[in-house]
Amino acid sequence: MRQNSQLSGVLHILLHMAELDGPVTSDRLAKMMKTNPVVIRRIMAGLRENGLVQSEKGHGGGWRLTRGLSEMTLLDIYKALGEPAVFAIGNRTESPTCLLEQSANASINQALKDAEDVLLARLRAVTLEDLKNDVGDQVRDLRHWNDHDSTA
Amino acid sequence: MRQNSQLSGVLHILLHMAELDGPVTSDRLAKMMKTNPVVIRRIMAGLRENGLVQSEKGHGGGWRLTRGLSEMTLLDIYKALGEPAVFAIGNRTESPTCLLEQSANASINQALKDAEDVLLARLRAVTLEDLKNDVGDQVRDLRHWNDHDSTA
DNA sequence: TATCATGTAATATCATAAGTTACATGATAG
DNA sequence: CTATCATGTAACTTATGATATTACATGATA
Repeated sequence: MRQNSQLSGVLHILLHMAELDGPVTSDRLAKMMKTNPVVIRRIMAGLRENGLVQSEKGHGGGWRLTRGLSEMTLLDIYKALGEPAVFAIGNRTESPTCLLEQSANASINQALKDAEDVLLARLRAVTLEDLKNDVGDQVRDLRHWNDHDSTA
Repeated sequence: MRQNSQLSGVLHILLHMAELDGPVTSDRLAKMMKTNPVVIRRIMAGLRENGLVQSEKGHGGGWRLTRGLSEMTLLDIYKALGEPAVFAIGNRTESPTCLLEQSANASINQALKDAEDVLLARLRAVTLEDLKNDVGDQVRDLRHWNDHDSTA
């Protein structure tokens, strides 16, 4: 099954935007993401409607974050993307008349809902600031590992 | 995103098989499921490899359950299907060199893993027998609802 | 030995995400 | 003013994977 990687892609975009001064053009982001500027605009349009970014036309225009990284959770971004389907698993029939199939679907749906609740709770608990800080941790971990390795 | 509905379909198939005496042909199952017999065989082949069903060729042949409904959990069936991808959400790049993207992916993956653990735990807790019994509950609920409705 | 059923490879169909093209709208520099 | 730059967006193309179909092989039974 094909996977939707918009969330992963958008996080990447936003973290890079936060590192740059001033607005960033769709062309520049597209090069960073190795994709087409129109794809960037489509994604960013959703974020703009949810107030996470703003856009400016003309010379010196582009995209800009409207809040600090610590004020954007992964859940905010997921919602801004239109809450794309979480699961690759679904029901064969939407409203089956067969009672057995209804029962099977109900059970699957309950399990999926419980899992989705956990997922959204996790996304709500992480901000973009956390992700940025994690990079520092990773670098530190790496250095520690290297130190350990070279002294062993 | 397109959804994989094999789990839902297979539960439906197995519950019907348990209701019928003797082996059931792929053709008959295909008609029940409004699909093609080859699709049924493909799915059932996976279940057979995991010992959940057995097949017999020739006259009077077909598919048969190898255990009682109470000895088959939804997790057993999920595994027999080859543990298909649970999530429609994925990473944009498998092994990104960008540290920011690594951090974003790591966080998403952790959230997905937590959710997957919950999902599998739920699937492990439900047997086909439970699903069959749930049908009774639904019928009772419906009757209760109708009683309530008609006496209100 | 004719018929029935599974086994399976090869191919076709269909839905959807992602990518591309083309052109409209609006802002700014000169 | 107008040339340029940037977003806005509709229409179209491409790529991918799930599902469906066809065709034929294998094995069991009446």
